[in-house]
Amino acid sequence: MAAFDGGIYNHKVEVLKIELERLRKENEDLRLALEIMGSKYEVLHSRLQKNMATISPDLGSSHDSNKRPRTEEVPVAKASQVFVRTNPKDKSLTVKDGFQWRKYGQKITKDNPSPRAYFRCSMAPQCPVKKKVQRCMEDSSILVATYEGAHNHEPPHDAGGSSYSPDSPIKGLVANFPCPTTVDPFQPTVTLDLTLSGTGTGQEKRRPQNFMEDDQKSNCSRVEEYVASLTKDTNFTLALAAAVARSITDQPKPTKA
DNA sequence: CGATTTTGACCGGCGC
DNA sequence: GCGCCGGTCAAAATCG
Repeated sequence: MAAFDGGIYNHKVEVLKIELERLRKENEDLRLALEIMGSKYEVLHSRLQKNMATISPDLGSSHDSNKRPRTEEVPVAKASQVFVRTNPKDKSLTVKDGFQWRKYGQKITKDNPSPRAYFRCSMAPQCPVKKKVQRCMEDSSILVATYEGAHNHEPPHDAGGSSYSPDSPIKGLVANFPCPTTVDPFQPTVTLDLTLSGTGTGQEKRRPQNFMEDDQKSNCSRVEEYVASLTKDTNFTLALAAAVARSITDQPKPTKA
């Protein structure tokens, strides 16, 4: 009987291993695609800035002095967009980024059925930073936070425990998006005994090799959990890709010179 | 009771 | 000029 059960579990494990491998590969491909998209964005962005400089000389050259001095940056560079995965059941539009925020408004926008929340830094008016938080259309577990401005103070020590700081030098939205996804508590980190395959994502714990039948069962369910988490991860990556793509296409058009 | 959140009203920019 | 829409204000409600 034990041998029979063992046979079933071995078969199940084999099937799951195949599925696991497929999902891992799919996930890898998607991550690669995201990276490529990110680098392409950087290239396009720098090209756009070069073009702007040649089309409107007063933006790019230094010659005339009767125009107002070019002290400010292109406005686009002031805002950064970050994507944070949260628990979909959690309806609050809060992004833990180490700073304290005061909500001052909420709106339903035309392009997205979920409400957009408006926050100011709690140190305002000394600190001018604002942020907007809205759920991603493709995946309601993703929060899209748009930061404007930079904090002129240190984050409070007891404000969420995250090390992520959105006001570090802002390069562009794509360059910023991976940071918060690595600090979110709902990141699917699976504790898994991988005596089965010997592979994993770095969060697994080692256990003795001579596990018995019960261990086989629990291993099986752990693998199932892991496969489920990978599927979720793939879905997340897809939703993220869509959100990033839309952010790129929705960038505010530069004002005419 | 002060701080924070909620929510409807208001305002300004923009396109037609 | 008008209407739409995103962003902000501010009074009321809620929380700790």
